[in-house]
Amino acid sequence: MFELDIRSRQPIYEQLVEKMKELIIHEVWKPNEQLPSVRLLAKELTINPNTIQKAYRELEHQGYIYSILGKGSFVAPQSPSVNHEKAETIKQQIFKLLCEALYIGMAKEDLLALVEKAEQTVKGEEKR
Amino acid sequence: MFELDIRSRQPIYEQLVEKMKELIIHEVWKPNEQLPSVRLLAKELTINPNTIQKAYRELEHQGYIYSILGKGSFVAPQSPSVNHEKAETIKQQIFKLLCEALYIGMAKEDLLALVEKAEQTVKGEEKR
DNA sequence: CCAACTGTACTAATTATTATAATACAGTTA
DNA sequence: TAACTGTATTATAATAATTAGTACAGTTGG
Repeated sequence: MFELDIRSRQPIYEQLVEKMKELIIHEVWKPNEQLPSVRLLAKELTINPNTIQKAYRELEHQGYIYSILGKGSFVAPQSPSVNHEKAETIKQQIFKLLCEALYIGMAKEDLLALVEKAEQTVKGEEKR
Repeated sequence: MFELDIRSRQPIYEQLVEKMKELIIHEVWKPNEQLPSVRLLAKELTINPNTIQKAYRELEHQGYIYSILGKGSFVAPQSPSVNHEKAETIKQQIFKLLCEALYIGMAKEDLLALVEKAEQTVKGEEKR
């Protein structure tokens, strides 16, 4: 289900958070869909349950999933509320990367095209 | 000269690499300008010289600076050659962040504007 | 020529973080 | 009630970041 690089310098739980965010953002995992349990996923990936839980805790903190004691963890039905602070952080990260891309010679048109491509693959906010 | 967050989970040398890349990309540090020496900068920032050198080594590896034994370290006169692999990596990083930005509700227009803004603040490739 | 600067390299010790392991407790459900 | 869920805690091992100290090599101005 996931391709994890154990020997990567990036922590396993961070890799998990990133991959799961992608699945949710691109609606491979639908709203309110149940996620694999901590223990089951740990067994499948042959890593420690604590590592999975750490990823789930982070995803819940960021508003991508919600957990109910005894029932399970589920995809949050709505996108995380537009935290202004969070939005500003992402904006800065994107800007930094855009500058770097332009500096090493990427074409502005290619970057504009990236925005278009992203918009087509991301679930929009139907209601808001 | 730099604001470093010692207690950040992000390693000091990575923070240094990022900040210096910004200075170079936005031409605050001009081509062939000499960088502060490893030992001097270490004293100013009250961190270990080895940490500075690690950052310089990484910057040289990425093509942003060059070092000459006995003379010093200098800003590379040309942007790093457009490594295709490197460009692809950055593209993926940008795409991932763009998707996340759209998902949490940022407007497509704001993201397009970011590209324009970046283009205006980055030194273009005059000769190539 | 030489003192004082530059980059570079190496080893050792310390600290922080990551990941594992082993439990334990609480809530849900068939 | 058994078997599943999330959650929490403690201890341990492994890895990475950082500091510290030392050393060597090349450059340069006096």
